[in-house]
Amino acid sequence: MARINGVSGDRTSERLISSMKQLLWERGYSATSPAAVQRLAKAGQGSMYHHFHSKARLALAAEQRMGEELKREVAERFTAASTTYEKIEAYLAPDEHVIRGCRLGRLIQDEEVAFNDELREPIAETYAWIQAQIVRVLTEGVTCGELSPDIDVDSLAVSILAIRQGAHVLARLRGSQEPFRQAGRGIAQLLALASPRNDSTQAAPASLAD
Amino acid sequence: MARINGVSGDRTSERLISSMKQLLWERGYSATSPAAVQRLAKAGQGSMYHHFHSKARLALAAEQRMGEELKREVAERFTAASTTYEKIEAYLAPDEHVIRGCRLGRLIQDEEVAFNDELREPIAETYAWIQAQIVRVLTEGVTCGELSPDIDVDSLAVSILAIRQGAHVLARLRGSQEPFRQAGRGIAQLLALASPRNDSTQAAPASLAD
DNA sequence: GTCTATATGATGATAGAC
DNA sequence: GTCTATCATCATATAGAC
Repeated sequence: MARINGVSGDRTSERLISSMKQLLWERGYSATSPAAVQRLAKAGQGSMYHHFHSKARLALAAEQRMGEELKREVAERFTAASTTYEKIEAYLAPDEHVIRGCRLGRLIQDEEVAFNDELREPIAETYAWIQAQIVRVLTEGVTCGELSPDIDVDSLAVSILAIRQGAHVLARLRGSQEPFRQAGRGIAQLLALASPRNDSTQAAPASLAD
Repeated sequence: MARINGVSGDRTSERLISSMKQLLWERGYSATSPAAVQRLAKAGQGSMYHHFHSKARLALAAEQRMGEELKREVAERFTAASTTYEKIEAYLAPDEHVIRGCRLGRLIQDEEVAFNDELREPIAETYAWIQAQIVRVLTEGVTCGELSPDIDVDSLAVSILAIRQGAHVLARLRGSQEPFRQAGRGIAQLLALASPRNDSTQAAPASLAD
């Protein structure tokens, strides 16, 4: 398969999508110009506007690809781990890309994306899917007796989703994967206390246990 | 005090800083044009470049203000609450602004900010300060017997910092404060288990307890 | 499918009058 | 301190030849 600038694909439209994906991750939507995408894809102006009606349509195609890729990566992390604890640890583990920030989460900060239903939708759909997967993993953990049945898995799933999202921001700010490792350790030590073995017979403090 | 467009301050330089603050929060750095700041501040082009050498210098002044404000708000949340649990709950509680995203965290996604030491510094300094405050609160919680001495407060602090950061992204994505409330509940229920009263005599699972 | 030419407006300033 | 004029460059296309 042909490879230009690290962007693979023989067809021009594929190279345009790959290039847009890369630039959306690096710069976001507003800051990515059609000219920059064309340069990276080695495609002309006319070529881009032949395959895609507008910058927005090309970005939409790129977002859909990024969503699919992100879901596949998350699914792989969950299936590769065996216990509930390990699955959550795997979900929160950093990779070499986290310093760049989250490829999808960063886009929602962009006003042009946030206020455009078409451009916001693939992001919302992907996060909803990931959140549902975390809920599924935690629910299985309760079923298998790895987590206490008292745990509210829905709110815990949002916490875990938020931690990974927030860790991306901190990692980019510090230029280091360390915030990921710390945030992962921080939640993991609490999760260990949520094992049925650690259950207290006493009620939790009223102000927090709901 | 004079008030123009909700931007207070009699002096032109103050109105410019307030306007830049507002636009940085709404649009980020790259997407905020000097012309937009001038319009909002009711100041002319020459006026802006008289008070500030460049867009970057004005943005730097605005960032420093935002950092001070954010630190003051966090400090108020911590001092207004009494127990450790309540302080953490207060830190994670949403306000009417969270749907817009985090005023400082959003800026680090901007390449012009991330790769400019001057523009990145006030953000890094503010986050470091907030993280240190969370560590202090948690450490006091251990000292007062509200948290188990086994808790690693440093990593837990990063988790809590990341949760608030990530919840901002989810809140903006959904257009709702709900992710904040869910993420807060999710971590609060685990924190309740970290009370010494809930300590198990058994060791936690080796894979997570470190 | 790809190319070049052209269009319209915004960007981020600088210069110098008042 | 504030104003207007000017400038080179970029953004996001459209039109029509090849």
